[in-house]
Amino acid sequence: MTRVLLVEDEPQLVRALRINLRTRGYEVEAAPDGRTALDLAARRHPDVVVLDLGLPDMDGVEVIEGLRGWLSVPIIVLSARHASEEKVRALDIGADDYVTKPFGMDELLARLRAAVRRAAPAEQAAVVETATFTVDLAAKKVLRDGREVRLTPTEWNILEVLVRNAGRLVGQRSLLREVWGPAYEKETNYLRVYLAQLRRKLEPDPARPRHLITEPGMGYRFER
Amino acid sequence: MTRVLLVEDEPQLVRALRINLRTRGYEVEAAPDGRTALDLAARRHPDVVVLDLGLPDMDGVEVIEGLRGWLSVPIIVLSARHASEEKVRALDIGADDYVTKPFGMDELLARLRAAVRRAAPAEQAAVVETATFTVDLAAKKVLRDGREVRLTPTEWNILEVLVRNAGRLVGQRSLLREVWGPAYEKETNYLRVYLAQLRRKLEPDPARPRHLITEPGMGYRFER
DNA sequence: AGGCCCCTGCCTCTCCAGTGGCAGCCAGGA
DNA sequence: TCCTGGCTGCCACTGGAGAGGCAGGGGCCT
Repeated sequence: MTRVLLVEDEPQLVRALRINLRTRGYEVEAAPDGRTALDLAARRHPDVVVLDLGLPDMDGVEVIEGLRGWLSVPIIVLSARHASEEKVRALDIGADDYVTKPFGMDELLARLRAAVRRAAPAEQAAVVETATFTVDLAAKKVLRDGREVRLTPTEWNILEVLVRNAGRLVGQRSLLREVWGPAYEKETNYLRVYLAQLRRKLEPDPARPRHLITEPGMGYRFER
Repeated sequence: MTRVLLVEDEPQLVRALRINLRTRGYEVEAAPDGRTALDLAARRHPDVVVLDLGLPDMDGVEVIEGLRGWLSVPIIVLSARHASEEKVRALDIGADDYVTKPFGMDELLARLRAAVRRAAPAEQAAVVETATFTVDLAAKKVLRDGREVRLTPTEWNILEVLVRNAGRLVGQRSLLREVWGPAYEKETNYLRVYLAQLRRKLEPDPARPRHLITEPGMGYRFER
C-alpha cells in the first residue's frame, strides 16, 4: 500500500483529502505543521509527500529542504500562491510538482499517481543474493542455507537501507537518520550493537565480516 | 548535455522555446507533428520530451502512448485545454507533468529541471579514473590494480575535494577550510602529512607524484 | 504473566589524528 | 662557494576516539 504524508493545516482540506485518498487505497498520515511533518517523515517513511507551503510554524521551503537530502520520495507542493518565482523556487529546491489552490481533486490525484508511478521503478531488484544469505526486500525475508532467519524490526530496517545501497558506503549519520530518525544522528553506539547482531545472524564468520563491512570513522557498506 | 525533444506545431513557440533551452545548455530537437516526433524519439533518444497535445496529424494522447512502453524518459505535456479530464487522462497514460497555455517560461523550465532531475540518478557515474587508480565518488571507494584501497576519513575528504576540482588548483586555505573547517586555515602542516599518506597509498612512485601535485606556496592539484 | 526487543553500560583493543623533529631541495645573497 | 631561510617530505610518537563483545534491565506487546 502506498503511504502518503499529507502536510496541511486547514482541517477541512485535510478531511477532504484524507477521505479521497483512503477510498483510493492510500494510507494517509497527516501533519498540521512543519515540525510534525519532518518527524512523521522520519518515523513512517512515506512513499510520497503532499505539502502545503503555507504552514503555521515553518516556511514550506524549509520543510522541503528538511526532507530532501535524506528522503528521495516525490514531493507534491500545494500553494495558494500563483507567482512564478514561488513555483520555480519550490521546484528547484526539490519539489516534484506544484499545484495551485484551488485545485481539482481529480487533477491532484492524477498528479499523485504520476509522481508515484515515476518513483516506483527504483524499487526493483527485490532479491539480493550473497554467497551465504539471500535478502528478499519485497517479502521482507532473509534466507540462509535455505532456512529463514528471524530479524527484529530494527535489524531489518538497517539491513534494508544497506542492501538498497549495495556496494555504496552509507554514512553513520544517514543510516541513523533513516532508521531511527533525525534526532538520533549521534547515537553511533546503536549501530555497533545492531551491526554486531546482524553479523551474528548472517555472516559465516562474524569476527571477519565479508558482507556487512565497517568503514572506520565513516560508516557501513553492504557487499554481496 | 541534456537532449530535449520539443513537439510543437506553432513556429513562434518553437522558436521561443528553442532559444531559451539552447541558452541554458540543452540540446533541442524539434518536431512539428506526431509522426516526426515518434521518428525523432526513436532515432535521437532524448532525455526529456516537451509535448504539445494539439498537433495537426495525431491526437496528443496517441503520441504519449506511442512513446511510452519503449521510452521511459519524462514527458511534459503542454496544452491549451484546462479541463480536468484532459489533465487526468494525459497524466494517467504516462505524462509526467501537464502545463496549461499560456505558461510562464520560467515555470516551464523549472518543471523541466525537476523532471530531468528525478530521472537523472540512474545515469550518474561519479567515477574518475587515472592510469594507476580509480575513484568512485558515489560509493566512496578507491580501487588500485583492482584492489580496494582503504582510506581514512580525513584522507578521503581531501581526495574528494581534489578530485571534484580535477585539473584545477585548490588553494591551501580552501582545502583546509573544506576538510577541517574555517578555524584551521593556517595549519598547512596538516596538508603535508596527509598528502604524503595519500601519495604513499595511491601514487606509483610517491617520491615523484603524477596525480597529487604540489604547487609550492599555493596549494595542490589533482591530475588524472 | 511472559517473552522479546531495544537500549545502556562497561571493558578491551585497534588505529587514526595531530605533534614535533629532522632532512632534502631550491633560490637568493654575502 | 658557502650559508641561510622557506617550503616540503618523511618518520616516530602519543592521546584519544571509535569499534566490538558481553551482559543485563526496562518496557512494550501479546
